[in-house]
Amino acid sequence: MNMNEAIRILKEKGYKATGRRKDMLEYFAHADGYRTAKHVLQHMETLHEGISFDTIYRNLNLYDEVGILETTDLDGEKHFRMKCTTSHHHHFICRDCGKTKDVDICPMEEVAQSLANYRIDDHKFEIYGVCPTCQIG
Amino acid sequence: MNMNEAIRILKEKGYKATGRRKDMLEYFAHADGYRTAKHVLQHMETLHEGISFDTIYRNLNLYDEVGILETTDLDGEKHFRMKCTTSHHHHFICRDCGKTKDVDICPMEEVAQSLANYRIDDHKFEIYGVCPTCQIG
DNA sequence: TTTACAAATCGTAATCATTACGATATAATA
DNA sequence: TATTATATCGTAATGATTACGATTTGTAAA
Repeated sequence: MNMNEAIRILKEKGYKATGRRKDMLEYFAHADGYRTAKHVLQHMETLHEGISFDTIYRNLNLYDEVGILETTDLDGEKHFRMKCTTSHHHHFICRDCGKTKDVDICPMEEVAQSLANYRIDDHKFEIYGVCPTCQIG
Repeated sequence: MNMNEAIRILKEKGYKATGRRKDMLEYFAHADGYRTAKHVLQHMETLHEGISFDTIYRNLNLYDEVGILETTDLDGEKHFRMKCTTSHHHHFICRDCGKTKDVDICPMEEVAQSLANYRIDDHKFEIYGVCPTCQIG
């Protein structure tokens, strides 16, 4: 998802596109991977001195609710990234830089068949490791 | 894994098999699914009045380190279960009761091929929903 | 069985991520 | 530009987890 798409969603749902919100979106638009609240805060502090924790967390949760961001629990911390709007897929996640690589393989159809009578609401398939770039450094 | 196996591992690594530790292991041996530190504490308080948070968390982390328990981040909280020692598989996890059902399908071989040059350390494949038993209640 | 000591536990405080809230400021629009 | 609902600030509260000095307890050797 890009900036314009995200701002459109916000306005569509009656939320204001404030300067801080746009800056947060811009951060994620360029991140290309998962980021924590702390990452976002550190970046936002360089743009808006004295910005509140509340603003960061409130907006992260808002973005998650309206489908602008997607989230995953990693090392006891929530991580956020721009929502993928292309076809269903999963991610390799680099433990060093948080960047992701798409993984198109997903066995959920087969799995669902083996879980008759179970109500399936969601699933997570994540691969963890170190990306080629971080292996060099 | 069963009690005896777990106790064997503890002693093998030079840790003491105390009464509290055995009771924690017994709890997990009968749990058949994921449990949080709070669950464990609530159970242990019925057996040992005034048991410390420290004891619960220290031992949970110890069990994780030595491979007696496996752990997953869920809803911002660590969840623990007895380590599966049978062949490689994944889990359906019931959001209500925490119990799991084995899922034997895993596409990691294929996935690894599509990630040449990426160092793969680990992966997680979890299916979330409600088990047949909890759907009735 | 007793002794000795490393390891385990207790009691409690500290830390870290996250959420909450009243007061104030601001974006949207009329 | 005036209005008003929404967003933000400043800060306190919460909840999970970790930390640590003092005390107790398994374990194994004497």
